[in-house]
Parts: sequence; structure tokens; C-alpha cells
Amino acid sequence: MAEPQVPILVAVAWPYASGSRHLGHLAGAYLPADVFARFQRLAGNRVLMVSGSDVHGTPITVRADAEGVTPAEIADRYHAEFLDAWERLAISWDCYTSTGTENHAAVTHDIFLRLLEKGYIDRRTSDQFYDAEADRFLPDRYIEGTCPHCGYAEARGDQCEDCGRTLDPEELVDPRSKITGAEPEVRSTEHFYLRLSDFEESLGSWLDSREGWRRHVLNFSKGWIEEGLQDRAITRDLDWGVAVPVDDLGPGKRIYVWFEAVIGYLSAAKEWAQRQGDSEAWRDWWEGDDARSVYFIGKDNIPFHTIIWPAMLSGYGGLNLPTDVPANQYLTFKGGKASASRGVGLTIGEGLRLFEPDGLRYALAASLPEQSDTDISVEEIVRRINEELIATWGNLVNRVLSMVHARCDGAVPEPGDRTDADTELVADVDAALVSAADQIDRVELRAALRTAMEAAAGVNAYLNATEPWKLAETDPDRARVVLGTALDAVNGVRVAFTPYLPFSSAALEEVIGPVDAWRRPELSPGMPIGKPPPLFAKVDVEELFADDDGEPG
RNA sequence: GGCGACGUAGCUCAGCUGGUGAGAGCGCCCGACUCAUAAUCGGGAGGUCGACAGUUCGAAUCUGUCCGUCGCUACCA
Repeated sequence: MAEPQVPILVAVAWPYASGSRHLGHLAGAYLPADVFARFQRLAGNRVLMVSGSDVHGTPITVRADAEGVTPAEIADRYHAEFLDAWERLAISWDCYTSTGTENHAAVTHDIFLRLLEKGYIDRRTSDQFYDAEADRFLPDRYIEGTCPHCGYAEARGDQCEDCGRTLDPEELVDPRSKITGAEPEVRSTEHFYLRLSDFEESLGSWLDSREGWRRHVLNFSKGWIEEGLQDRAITRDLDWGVAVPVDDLGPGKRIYVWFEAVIGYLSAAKEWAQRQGDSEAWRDWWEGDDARSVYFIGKDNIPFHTIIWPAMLSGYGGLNLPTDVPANQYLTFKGGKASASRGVGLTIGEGLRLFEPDGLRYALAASLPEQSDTDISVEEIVRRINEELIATWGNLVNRVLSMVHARCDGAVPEPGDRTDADTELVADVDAALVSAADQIDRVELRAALRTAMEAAAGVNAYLNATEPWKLAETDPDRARVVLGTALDAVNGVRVAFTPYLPFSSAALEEVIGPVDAWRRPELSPGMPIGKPPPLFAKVDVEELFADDDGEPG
């Protein structure tokens, strides 16, 4: 477990404001980041959790063109949708912004200019397709043609959606512009390139020295290095994006989205600092030797966070490289990769319509694809909520509070004379908190949640063994001691659930007091305990499947 | 095609720096209990750890080949 007061940057993948995000995104990045951040705060560390909507990039302009609106309208629409989702899920951002801010452009320009000055960025000329009718260069996605592999007539310049193969636009048979339908011509264009190859050696040894990283993350990243790093263009012929801070290239060029999106972590930290009224406050997380930075992303984002962003950071100089990138694998829905565009799985909004937020958070946290792709379904979410969360934890809270209310004069009893078994139960709970802390700190969030559930099951077993409902008739004093012990145990177990279940945890705080650190809080004897309402509502399967078309998702 | 990950009980997964009898949750069966959201607790059945070959005294764990699934393949980010 980390020493107290460590600055921890919780950097979370920037959701792409080109459409609704789905439960795979939630389980891949936002939920694990939130659990980790909530834990670290309780553990006494200084957490800065940042992200924002990525509002640039081709899919947004493609969608805007298709709908006949501006890219900004698309970005605004989904940015608002994301904000609403975060609020309903209680994702505890310190700063959630977007890449559309002036601050972000300024930070991007600072990094760009420094890298340019230090020679890590240079200019090169390349040939690219041009639509003379529309008077603009065409990104690969804006070129359509016949796939040379399968003959599909609507293949895109980057990929054929029919056979799934990756394409180069010049491979297309009968290429045409998606904008005007005109046959594109080849023109030379000048762009800035990031000299990634300059960092091949230093990044290689940096990766070799990483410890505790997930195997697939490390292997994948090293694989990139071994294949040889290629310099990458970081500007595009676009009119939607962050402006290029030098005018050498002339108009119609923008910084390409992948280069500026990762800079968002830094610009969001700076934006947060400005809002705090101390514009230098971000430095603790980015420059401190003791600071940690943990990046929560899906596996498709690995090279950007283990290769490209570290290259940019080390080229810039003086800023901390990622401490860990615990990228998740994919959440699959009945075997298929979740994809909002292909209609596989549930969007976050759909998930929130079907389930209460804590239930959804629990089910996803218990299924996080930490080591391998994990398959989930609506039925599985229901099972997790009803058979695990409610049966073991919700019911435990309810049975203990109900008995304390009924058998202890509706108040927290005095500890009294506890037996060895009594003190052992509470000691086991305290030990579980230590284990869970260690697991969460290592970003083993499924395991930590299991630790919490096992602790809850231990309290259930204690109750079955001691049978306080019988003692209440035969030995009321002993019954009060047992129930006080069980209440103390519940009081400890809830701490382990707090990062995962913010809503029900807050409800429980109303009853037995606040959780303000990663330890079992003191209970105040005499504190009144009313008749408790259930912490969670059971999911009614009949009702769920009776919804609209009978298909829950 | 290349690269990476994965393939372990009915389901979802852990274990994989090689070594006491292969695990967990849920489901299923039996029993206990009835305070509690028909919840809980105990016990049990159930797997030749994808296939084949190899290394080793010993492999789910290492190596090779094959089969299958998923992802990436640098203009999605």
C-alpha cells in the first residue's frame, strides 16, 4: 500500500465524442479509474483524476457530414451525454473537460513548439489524395472504392468493412471522394512528423525496467519497439482540430487528433490547477519524484500510452512518465466485442435505464476484463446484482440493522464482553481491509471486490453460528454483544465496498456514520438505528425482459 | 500474412517465478436455520486444465506444432 499523501494522477482515457459510449468503455476505463481514485483518496493520498471528451478526429467530422451539422454540434451533443452519464454513475472526476478548450490548445502548442525546438518534430512532404472539386485533401476514411480483396464496393480507404482487412487508399479500385464522389487526384502535401524513432532505444530500456505491469500491456508495447518505431505525421489536412502553432505549412492544416488527445491529461491537470486558483498546483503530479501516474485505458489504446505519450513526455523533458498503464482487455457481449456502432452490447445510457447505478457498478466491477476478455450479458448483470450483491451484502446489512433496531432498543449497543470468536470476526474484517487495499493499489479490482464479498460472507456465517435471534430470547445481554459485534463487522466491511458502491455507501453513512479513511470507523454506542430500508432493489427479471421488444439488450 | 492475448468445472473467471490432494463465485444436489430483500450457513457432486509432441524426477504452469476465439497491424484513437 502506498505511503500516505502521495500525489496520484489518475489519468483516464478520453471518450470520443463521436457517439454514445457503451458498457465496455465503462468497464474498461471509467469505472476502474473511479474505484481506484476513491480508494486512494480514502487511503489518504492526493488524487487528481482527470479526463475529458475528445472532440476532434475524423469519426466526428464524418458523422457531422452525414447529419448535415457542424462537428462542434456533434461534439457538444455527446459531451453533454457523457457528463450526464458521469453524474448518474458518480464518477468522481477532479477535472473532466474537453479537448476543445483554449487551455488545451495552449498546452498542445507548448508541447509542439518545445518538441519542434528540440528537433523531435520535423517537416516532410508526402503524397496524398486530393478532392479538387471540394478543394481539400482527403483522409483515408473519406475515400471510398472497391476492396481489392473481396470486391466490396463501399470499402473505406483505411479498412474494408465487409472483409475487415486494413487497406491503404491507393489499393482501392475506382477510388472516389466520399464528399463529392469525384475521383481523387494525388497531390503532395507537407506535414510535421514526430520522430518516434529517436526514442526507440530509451523507450525500450524504460519498458524493460517496468515492474508490476500487466503482461499483455508490456508484451504488446515491447512488440512495437522490436518491430521498430516509425516516425508519425502529427498534422493533417483538416479544418477541424487544434491549430498548428507555426504558419510554415500554410492554411488548412490542423494538429492530428492522436497527438493532441493524449496531451489532454496534462492540459486537464493545468485547467484543474487554474480552477483551484493556484496555476502551478499541477506540478505536484507531473514533476514530483514521489508522484504516481496511473493511466486507465482499454487495450486498443496501449501504444499511445506506453510508447507515443512517453516519447512526447521524455522529449519535452521534466514531466513524469506513466507509473503504470493497467489497460483492460475487452468486455464482450455474448462473445462479441462491444460496439455501439454495430449494436453489440449496451450503451451506458441503456445500462442505466435497466439497472440502478450501484448495481451496474458492482456487476461490471466483478467482471472487469483485467487479465482477459470477459464475457457479459444482461442475464449475467442481473445474476451479479441479485445473487451476489443483494443476497450476500445487501441482505447482510439489512438483517444486522433490522436486528439491532429490534433487539437493541433501536440503537448501537455498547461493545460489552466480547468472546474470542467475536474479536476474531472483527479482526478478520480489519485484515480484509488491509488485503483489499493492497489489491486495489495494484489495480486488482476484481480481487479486492471478492475480498469484500468474502468478508461479508464471514459475517453471515458468524450470525448463523451465534444465532442472535435465539439469544434475544434466552440471553438478551449476550445477544446485544453479538449484534454489536456484527454491526462493527458490517461497519468495517462497508469500507471495502465504498469505492465500488458510492450510492449505497452514502445511504449507509446516513445510518451508521461517515467513512473518512480506509479503516473501520468508530461506532458511537447509543446512536439510534431506525428500521432500515433495503440498500438495493432486486432486479425483477420478468419486468426487465417484458420491456419494449422483449430483448433486454 | 505478421504480432499479442486467450482457450481451466454447466456459466463467468483465478491459478501459470514448474512440485504438498486442480481453485472461487454463481448454478445444481443434500442438510441446517428462519433474524433478514424465499435471503443466510454447512456439506456434496462436477474438470484426462483446447489437441499433439517435447524438456524434466515431476507441467494447467516451460518449449514446439496444430486447432479455435478475440484484438492490433501505425489515416479510429
